[in-house]
Amino acid sequence: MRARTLENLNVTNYEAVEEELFTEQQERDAPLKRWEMPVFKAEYTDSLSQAYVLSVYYDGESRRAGLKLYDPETRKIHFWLDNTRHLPYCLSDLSIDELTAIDGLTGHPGFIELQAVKKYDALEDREIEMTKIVAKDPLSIGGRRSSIREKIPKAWEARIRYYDCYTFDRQLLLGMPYKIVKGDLVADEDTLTREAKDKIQNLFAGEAPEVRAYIDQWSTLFQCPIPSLRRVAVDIEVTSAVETRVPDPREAMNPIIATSMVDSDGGRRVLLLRREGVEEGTRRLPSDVDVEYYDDEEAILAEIFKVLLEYPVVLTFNGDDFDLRYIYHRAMNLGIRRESIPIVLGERFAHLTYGIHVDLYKFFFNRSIQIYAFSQKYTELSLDSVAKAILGVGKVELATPIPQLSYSDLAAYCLNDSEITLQLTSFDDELVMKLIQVMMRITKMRMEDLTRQGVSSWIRNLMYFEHRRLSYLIPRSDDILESKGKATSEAIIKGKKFKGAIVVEPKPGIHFNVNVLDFASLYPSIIKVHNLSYETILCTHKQCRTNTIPGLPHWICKERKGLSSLIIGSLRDTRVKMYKKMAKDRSLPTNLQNLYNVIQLTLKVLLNASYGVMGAASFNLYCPPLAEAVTAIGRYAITKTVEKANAFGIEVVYGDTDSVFLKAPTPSQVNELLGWSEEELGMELEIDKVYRYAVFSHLKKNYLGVYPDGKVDIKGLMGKKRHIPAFLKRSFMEMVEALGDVQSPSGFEEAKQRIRDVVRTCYKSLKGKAYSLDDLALKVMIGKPLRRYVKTTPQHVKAANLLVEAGQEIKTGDIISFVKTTNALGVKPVQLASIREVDVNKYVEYLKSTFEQVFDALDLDFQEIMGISKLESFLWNYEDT
DNA sequence: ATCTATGGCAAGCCGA
DNA sequence: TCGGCTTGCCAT
Repeated sequence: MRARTLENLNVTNYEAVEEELFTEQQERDAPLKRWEMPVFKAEYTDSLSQAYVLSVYYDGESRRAGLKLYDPETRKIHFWLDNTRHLPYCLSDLSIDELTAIDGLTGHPGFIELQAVKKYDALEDREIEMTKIVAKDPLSIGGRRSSIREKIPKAWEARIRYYDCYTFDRQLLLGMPYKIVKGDLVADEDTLTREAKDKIQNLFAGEAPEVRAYIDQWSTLFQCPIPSLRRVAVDIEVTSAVETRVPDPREAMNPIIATSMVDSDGGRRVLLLRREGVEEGTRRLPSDVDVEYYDDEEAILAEIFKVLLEYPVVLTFNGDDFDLRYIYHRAMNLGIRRESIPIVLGERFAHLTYGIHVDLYKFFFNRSIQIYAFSQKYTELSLDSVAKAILGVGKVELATPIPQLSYSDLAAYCLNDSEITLQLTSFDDELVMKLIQVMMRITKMRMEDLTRQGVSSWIRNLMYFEHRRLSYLIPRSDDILESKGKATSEAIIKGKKFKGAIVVEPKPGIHFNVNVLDFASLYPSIIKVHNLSYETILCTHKQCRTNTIPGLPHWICKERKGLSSLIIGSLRDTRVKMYKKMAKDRSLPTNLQNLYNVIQLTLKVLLNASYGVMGAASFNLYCPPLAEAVTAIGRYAITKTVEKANAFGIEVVYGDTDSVFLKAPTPSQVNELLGWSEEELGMELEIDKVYRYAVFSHLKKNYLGVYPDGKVDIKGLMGKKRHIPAFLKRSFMEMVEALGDVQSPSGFEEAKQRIRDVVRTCYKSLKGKAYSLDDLALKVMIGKPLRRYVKTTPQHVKAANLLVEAGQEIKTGDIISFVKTTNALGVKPVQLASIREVDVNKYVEYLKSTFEQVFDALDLDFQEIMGISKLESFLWNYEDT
């Protein structure tokens, strides 16, 4: 390590100082090899036949917006700088004269000019005069204490990042193809023929012209081919001083001992650092893998940099926080010049000078992606568990710590990580890469941001883009709040802001032939049908006040179409009437079906979040009355549907938010109900599923439904919760299996006998301490930093504290495996416990409560089963001795 | 700079 | 001992 660093020298001329340091070091450690590390220079072309925009950024040097375009022919990134003289700006409601009078505004070093502009104020429903304050660079607008936006009383559109502002003004379609003609950026022609467009429009013949215009836009975006992007997955391994601690990427004290790179063309490389005393090992890697040995860590870094400067897309799993950050700081520590490092580090991100870095950890962490795109297939967020859940392959299991691995074991381990990282983007015909690109096209976000930010950013960006297109003033959050006020309904759950959905009281028991009807994407439908948007709810017109919402004092505008209603409504229609149907159309080639499935999935993700963000204070267009209007209309819809079903003589056994469970209705009864909904509510009610039979207890959100083919749907029951012990899950699944075999009411006796046996066997195993610690472990996630558990100390936190005492590092998101014990604390982490300490009675309680959720309906009694079991267990123990 | 919503259940904690 | 509160996980 160098004794002097850039930080403690406290100078600004880094380059000169680095050179000096380098020379010093050279003298000390001479001779020192310098590896070829070219400084990245973007190359610009003024002619390009077709390339897809992947990213937009602000180029500080030229003070212009820049684009990164992917050329599918050369499979390279091309750079383009804005040539339209677009500049950063914000808006003010003051006149030019008034602004000129403000101290330090026109005299601001970054100030350029004032322009009068007309905007449409959606909150007030009128055209207004605003003044555009134009500046030389984004930081002059905002981001500094002395910035222009701080000098005026009220600024609009001043917190939009410059490259987004550029995107909106240019109406740049991120993810779509463009050409460069004589230096100008030109949209590639629309690939859809007039015929195709007409065909699509025919599907939406009944819709309003505004809606059809949007559908035209969406289908143009979706029907355009999606390129397969050349990409590489990168992973590094580092030695660590303390085994249980992850090395700090900001310190980067330890050498990078292995790097793997796996690319989309099948190339696989592992670079290993030669170290003393490391054995070759016996593991054989596939023959096509390039295993390269290096004596010098700097040479490995040089190779990594080459790769980072070669691939248009670089994939990592947690590269923002670890791999790329570590590489950067390690390079700095080794005295490599900053300009030679092709990584641009932010506080939380690591971007690349050449391509796009996609951190898949961030993307898979996104709740909407987890739930709606992958239906909660993975719930833990390690590379291992995500890969296991989605790809069916996990990480290589390690018996020894990384620093002590042989070369071949280390290589295999490191290679595997990059392989599965790449596979996360390749499986199912590149589903994830396509999803990302389709989502970019809808939201107009650059790839780096889209993969890192959540749904509220996605929807915000999409909405902002439309505001600019239509010359709407983008409202300030506090203006919406002031104009529309807070929510008026009272939530059922304490601490919530407004009232949500209705859950219909279940009728306990077993019901045969249950038809489940639901509204196809209820909330987006409501937003569409009822013209809901921040500007249409509680609008300024007197004449609209009679157009009220059931159960609320709010009214909705009759004069103007709401922007979010149009956008969300048209996206909903495009999904439901086009892509969902085409994804299932067997007459289409499978690759097309696949693509359409990606599109409908992407839309599903966005639509399902569209209502939620309206009620989220963090959303820039947050509007509580709007959110509560959506749920109020939802409550009205389900309540009316239940009433109507009853009126038709159908028994409703359950319902939740957007669904009703009907007991053995006749087909004509169902059809009557569906027709009534279309007619009276204006919303499509459809048959979602049919159960051979369903089992309900008295609990809401807890039931079990058996399909005609014997498959079982389990909802909310303890037996399926992630954190319960494995032995319980197994026994529960055995019960489920028995229930799946029941064909008719008379078949229950046999199933019940099987279930009795399952429970008894389980009980006996518990009492006999036949289960392993792993089988008994509860696995509960640490939801926040340990120090923040101040109000109570839950059991998993107690167990975690014991692990911390034992020297282990515990962070948010970690899953603690612990068993219930008879000691004073009541718990112990599995790693520290022994089977003798296990509190059997606690587990019997668990067994009881898990099964009793279903026993009520089956007319089974836990105590009774245990009664027999106790006798049997006595006999069993007796025989044993 | 970042963060979609509410309803519902089980279990355990902790103060009255 | 009781009951409100906290926490995690799930349904929609």
